[in-house]
Amino acid sequence: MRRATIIDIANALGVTPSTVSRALAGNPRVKEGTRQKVHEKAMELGYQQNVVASSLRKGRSDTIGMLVPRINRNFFSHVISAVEEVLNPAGYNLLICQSNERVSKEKQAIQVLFKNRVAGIIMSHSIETVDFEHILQVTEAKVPVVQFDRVNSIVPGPRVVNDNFTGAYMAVKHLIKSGYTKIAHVTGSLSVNVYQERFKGYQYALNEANIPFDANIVIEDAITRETGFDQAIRLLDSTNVDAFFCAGDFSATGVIQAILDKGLKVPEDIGVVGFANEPFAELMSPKLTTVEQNAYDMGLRAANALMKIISENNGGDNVEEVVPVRLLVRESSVKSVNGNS
Amino acid sequence: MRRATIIDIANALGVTPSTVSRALAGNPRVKEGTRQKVHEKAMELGYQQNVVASSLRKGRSDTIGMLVPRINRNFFSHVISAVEEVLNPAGYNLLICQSNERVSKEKQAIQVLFKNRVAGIIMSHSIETVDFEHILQVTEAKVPVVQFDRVNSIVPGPRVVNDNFTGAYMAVKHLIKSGYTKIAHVTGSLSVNVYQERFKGYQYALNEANIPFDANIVIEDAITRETGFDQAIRLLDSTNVDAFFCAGDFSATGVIQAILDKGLKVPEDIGVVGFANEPFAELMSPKLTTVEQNAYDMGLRAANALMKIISENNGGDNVEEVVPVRLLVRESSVKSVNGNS
DNA sequence: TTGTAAGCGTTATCAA
DNA sequence: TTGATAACGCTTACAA
Repeated sequence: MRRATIIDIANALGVTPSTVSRALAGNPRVKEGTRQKVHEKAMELGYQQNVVASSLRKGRSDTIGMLVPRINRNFFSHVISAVEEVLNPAGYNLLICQSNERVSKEKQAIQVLFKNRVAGIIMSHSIETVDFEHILQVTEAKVPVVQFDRVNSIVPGPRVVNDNFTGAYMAVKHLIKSGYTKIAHVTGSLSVNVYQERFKGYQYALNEANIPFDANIVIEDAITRETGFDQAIRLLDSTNVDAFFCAGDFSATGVIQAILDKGLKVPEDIGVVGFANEPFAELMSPKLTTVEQNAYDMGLRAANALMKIISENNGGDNVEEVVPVRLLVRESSVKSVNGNS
Repeated sequence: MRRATIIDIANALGVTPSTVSRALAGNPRVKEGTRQKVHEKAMELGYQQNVVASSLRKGRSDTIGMLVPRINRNFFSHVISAVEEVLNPAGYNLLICQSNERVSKEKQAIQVLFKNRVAGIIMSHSIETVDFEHILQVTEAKVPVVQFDRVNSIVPGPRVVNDNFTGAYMAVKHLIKSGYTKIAHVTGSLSVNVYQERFKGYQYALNEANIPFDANIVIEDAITRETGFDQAIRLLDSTNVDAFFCAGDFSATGVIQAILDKGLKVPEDIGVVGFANEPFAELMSPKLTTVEQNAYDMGLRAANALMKIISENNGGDNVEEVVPVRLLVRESSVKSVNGNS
């Protein structure tokens, strides 16, 4: 059965499509009785607006593009939920894309969103992204872009970031306080703001404690369980590190596995702190000390920033909001367990 | 700057929009030289097709709707990734929605997808969904729907399900073999096919081993860590259960927490088996025995089923594909550890 | 309060 | 091989 259009409703009622359109849109310039009849008939015919036609005519759509590296990362899926919670009540839907951490897929996804004429884009870059030309093309076409977490100031528009520096600083300071002195740093690409900031926090904490910085125990490009494992094995074989500050929880699990495989104990021999507070962090044994990011808050802020741009119809300020993080001290980083309460 | 259209390209080249459209679409009925020039000019002007207009004109869109209870469930996010891997190369994009396990949100999402004129829908129902009228409206309008995991045969079209029965049967049989005899079952709503099948598998295994079925130790509507915890506390207080077969890993973590809180040990005193193999299952201590679902395979099958319907332009058969599952025996269910290899 | 008519950007049909 | 034209379903000046 062909789908009902406003023309069908108009014909059935002996009015014109314009009237039906107005009635359905809640335009006050239509008689109450007419509006009633239109709605009844629409219901009867199972009419559902064709938003494709509507978007084309209006020159704008109610779809917002959301582009994240991976939807199955706890952090990102929570940001998405928060964004939905702001956008859905405002009448917007999300077209969600993943880059799978590949810049090529990120470019493709941006194109898809652009071609679909999304009203705006909320995004976090892939870990490979160092060039932002593909994003600039979008902002130049007046599509507002809000960046979160993995951001770059080259792209105009608001940015919402975690307080990565402070999070890392607190984590490393905590390790030092716990008695560890030779602290390795396992992180991602240092060309990404997120890892750069964590690296700076790490360095700052070491410096503050007069612990000399050693570039040999800083491992870049290791954010998965597997790479974390491999690199930890290597470091444990070749150096005398006694702690790991990992820029992610996944690599932290690999690191812990490596430590255990070497016959060492966490936290007694080696301390470990992660970053992100993935759901498994508190289920592990030992429970993983990590830095909690407020994904929900971040999603709300990013979505609100976009809504503001759209309603005010300007490009949006080039501001960066910083969302505070929290160090969750659990078992993997506390050497001396004094009694069990 | 206004976005370039095919008219801009046509004007710049002194040809008509039709020619440009054909050239861009790869229509062979256009001279090679013209095609060249069109592509060059398109590139120069930064032309990106307006798929909104294209969809309206063609009467179909290249967007597929994907509706899942929660994108941050490991299982669902992997299904999504697999679906993307089939659909993207075929030129389709995903409009992803979550129901958050609420039937009201599921209905809303279905409307959104319908209004956006998606070419098809791949979905898994919310746990609350018992009435399928909102889906039938969609299938009646000839929008193909492929259900996966949480499915119902009332809805016409292909279904892809896990072999929940066998998974549950293997899990419970394994518990029995490990020496447990009073096995509780912590599950979701029994009106959902997934939990119904697991319940049947549980009953079958008990029956096979001549263990009397006891309805008092079957707990419905407990799939979160919190409810799993609460119900386990209750059962441990009021019964003499010595094992739990949980229909999900999240509830299993709550159950284990409850057992430990009671001063009992897993697996020595109480055995626990989960379902789903969430990533934390192998990171927990004790490592959780669970049933692995092949989310990836399921996603591929669902996506291929939809592609088949679309290309063949029929409604799709009312068939159910069953994807095999695998019992992963780890630590939480094996009483007698005889030596460490 | 309602109708008329034009147009959003594309594609498909028919004709040249 | 290309052009002219209409149409997809809707919204919105403008007119009545």
